[in-house]
Amino acid sequence: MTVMTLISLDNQKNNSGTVDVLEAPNLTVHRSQQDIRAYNQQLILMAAEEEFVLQSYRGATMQAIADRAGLPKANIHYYFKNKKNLYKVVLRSIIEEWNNGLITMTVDSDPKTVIEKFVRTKLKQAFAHPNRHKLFAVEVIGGAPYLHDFMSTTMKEWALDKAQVMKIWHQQGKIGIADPLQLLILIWATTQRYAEFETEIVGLMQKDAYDQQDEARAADFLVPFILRGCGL
Amino acid sequence: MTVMTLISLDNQKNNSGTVDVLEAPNLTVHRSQQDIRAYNQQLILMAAEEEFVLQSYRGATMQAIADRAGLPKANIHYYFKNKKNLYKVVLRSIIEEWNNGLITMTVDSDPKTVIEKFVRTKLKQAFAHPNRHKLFAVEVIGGAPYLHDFMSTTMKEWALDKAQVMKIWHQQGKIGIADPLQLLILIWATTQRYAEFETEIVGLMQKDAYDQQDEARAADFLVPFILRGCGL
DNA sequence: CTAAAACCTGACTATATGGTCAACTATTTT
DNA sequence: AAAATAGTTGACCATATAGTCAGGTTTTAG
Repeated sequence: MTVMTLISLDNQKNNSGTVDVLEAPNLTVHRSQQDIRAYNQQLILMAAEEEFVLQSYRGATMQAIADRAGLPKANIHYYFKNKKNLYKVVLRSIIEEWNNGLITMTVDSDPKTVIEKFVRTKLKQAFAHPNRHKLFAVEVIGGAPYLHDFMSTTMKEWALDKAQVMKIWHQQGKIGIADPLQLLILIWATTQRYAEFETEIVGLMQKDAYDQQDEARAADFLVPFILRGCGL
Repeated sequence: MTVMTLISLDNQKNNSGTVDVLEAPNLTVHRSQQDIRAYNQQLILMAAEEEFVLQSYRGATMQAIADRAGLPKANIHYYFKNKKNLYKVVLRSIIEEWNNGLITMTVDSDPKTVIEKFVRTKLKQAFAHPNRHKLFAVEVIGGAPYLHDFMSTTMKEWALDKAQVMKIWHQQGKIGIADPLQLLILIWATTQRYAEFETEIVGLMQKDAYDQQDEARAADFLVPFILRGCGL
């Protein structure tokens, strides 16, 4: 939750217990319906993401999501037909982000440059959206019931394509990795870990949350380590 | 599920629908109560582990666990007072296994030997008990509500102690890693990944399940990669 | 062989939760 | 300004599920 100021609406007839309402960008008394829609949906999605991560699909209740969003439960159903649908929409944002992390990698690319960029991009995403990575992880661990389609098409094609490129790099003697799939797995594992295991890592670092430099620290360790591992 | 033969009990008065009962080690008509206890508890724990991984705590129902174990639901409650308790017992087996993976590492140890052994031990565990690793991961991702104590005491002490040893190695010029905590995180991430993301990895490998050689393949990739990363 | 203890289980209950809806208020359109 | 459309919400319902329990059967101890 990052938003908003507390203001009270000019609404004498408000018969509910609460008069004060959490407000967002648009601060006029009359909010356009477009703004309301966009704002409330955003509010709900953020709350849902948090609850789904914390409690997992079944454990997250519509009531808890509503409470976190500061809206009545029925309102959640108004915007997102049902729980399953809400969950799917949340998952969609994960896939979108995944697509943003795609790097271009061809046989002619410089391995060192590409791998470094890949690691840094993934790290940046991990620190920027830990919850999404957690949710993705829980989903995969549980057998990926909702992501199966994405994983067995888009993602798989991308991974196998990149593995093919790296295999050729290896044949050309540009890289010391014979089994590129294992390298992909390693890079995903090491970068995403900082998001997924935030609780554990932060605890080991003797603090309550990542600070501004932790992403850089991770990068400073990971990038040279992985390049060395690749013989670069 | 790995167990058992199908036999029928000498029990004329059996008034339930099923007469055949899944049987284990003890194959006499009269089973000692000790055997019954041990066997049923084992049966339930295996079923619970599976369900908790697949459905997460809230999603796993006592009925589903009972069905998977082939026992009536009330029987689950007979052996494990309630769901929370059953879950805790399952988690305990995870901690036990974690303790088994502890390697000894002192300032006088040979870094190369120790690190290789550590990686291989963790990999072996990951492939031997993927479900336990998945459960552990889901727990940590969700904020480790039940493992918090373990993580902030036993585990933390162990990790910080080992990090201290590696720091001294670094000062002695024996290892090219200045921030050992990051190395620990990396080793955990890369080894456990094969268990946690089984679904994804198996899919990328174009098969339905790991085969006998996959653990070796992972080790053949990871061990030299990590040693190279450490400058060893 | 009998009494006690352990094990088994169908039937039941209380509660939590996803989802609905009708009546309302606020905004937009004409 | 009034009709139409969109947003809001308390109250309600059906169902799923954790947990209970009484009365049974089987095993063990004496």
